[in-house]
Amino acid sequence: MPRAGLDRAKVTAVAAALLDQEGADSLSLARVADELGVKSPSLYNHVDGLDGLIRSVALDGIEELADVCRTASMGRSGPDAVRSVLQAHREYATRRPGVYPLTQVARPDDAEISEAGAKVVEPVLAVLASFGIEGDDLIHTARAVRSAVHGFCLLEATGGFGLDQDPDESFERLIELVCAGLSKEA
Amino acid sequence: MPRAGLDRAKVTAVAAALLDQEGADSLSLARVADELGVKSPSLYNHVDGLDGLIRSVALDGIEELADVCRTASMGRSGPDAVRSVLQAHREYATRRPGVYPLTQVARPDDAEISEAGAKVVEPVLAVLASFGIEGDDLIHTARAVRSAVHGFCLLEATGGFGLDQDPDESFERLIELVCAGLSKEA
DNA sequence: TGACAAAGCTAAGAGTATTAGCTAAAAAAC
DNA sequence: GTTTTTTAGCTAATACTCTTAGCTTTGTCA
Repeated sequence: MPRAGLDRAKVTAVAAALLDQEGADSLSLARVADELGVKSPSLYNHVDGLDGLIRSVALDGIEELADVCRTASMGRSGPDAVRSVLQAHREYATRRPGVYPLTQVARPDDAEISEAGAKVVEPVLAVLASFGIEGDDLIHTARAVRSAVHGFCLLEATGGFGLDQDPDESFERLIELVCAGLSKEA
Repeated sequence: MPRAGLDRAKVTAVAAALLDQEGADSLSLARVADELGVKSPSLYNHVDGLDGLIRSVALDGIEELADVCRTASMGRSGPDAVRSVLQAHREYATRRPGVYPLTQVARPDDAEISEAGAKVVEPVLAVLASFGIEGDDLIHTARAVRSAVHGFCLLEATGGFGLDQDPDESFERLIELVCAGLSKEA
């Protein structure tokens, strides 16, 4: 009975990879355990059941997304910053198509998730502030911008853009639309 | 052994109501059957398993959403039409929070679903055309606008707007942002 | 070296979807 | 109105899922 040497990070990583490669329907404890050469009850030593596993994948994803967006916003302002943050956001979503949707569902009663989620919003707030937007305007406008980029990423991931026009060009148009709206507001 | 008098429409309606009231995790054939006073294998006489049931809910939802948006666009143009269609879209999403997400996942190999999905996009295309946008621009801009409203509806439905600012005001801001971008493009 | 904590196991229970085959009810045909 | 046929709903069974309980062995720490 040799030991597999698992921990929460490894289990979570395998689950995330499975999500990205085969979609949400393919995620199961049985499948993850199999991938790790272990029986599914053993996973309970590292993760709190299927729900706990999904939460763990979500948390890691949120933290990585926040990191990516924060980095993209550094040293930039105005339309240049908008483009950079939005592109970084989309790049993450396409790189991790299975994990990404989990990063955008709020869990108000989960402090750790909420805190990490706030860090995703911070770069957006900073960028909008560089347009001179503040107060309640800042919140409302941030919601609008987040909606736009999130909606795009999801529609792209689920094949919502049926036609064969280049999605890159569409995203460029989205950035321009957002920037036009922001400069008019500011 | 009295007969329950089910048909596809009734089964689908119960499933949709269950989705709206208790969320996606609560949907199961067992639960729907119970709600209808029937055993779950009986549902196979009306619906092609769980996948078929979900598809049926999605199709009905897409058709209703298309209807709502088409009606909202009638006899309007410009920013007035944008507001009307986007509000109608959001109103549907909040009225049917469980069904709505299903209306936005593409199934390229399902002709009936694809055809119905195209009818949802039509009003958006018509509205954008009233701004003088056409050709490839029309496609790219429609994707951007759809992304914005879809993202907003999903974030709102999943509690993504943590703070207590009024979502109505945020949506108003989104409409203004879209209109500003459109008038600049046109 | 000995005690203990923890990782993995097997076994079992409750829940799911699904198929096969039966029975009775409704509809259709005569 | 009677007979035939179709079909709606049933039971039984299979194969999966997550999850808990309890055991065994491994690895660690005193």
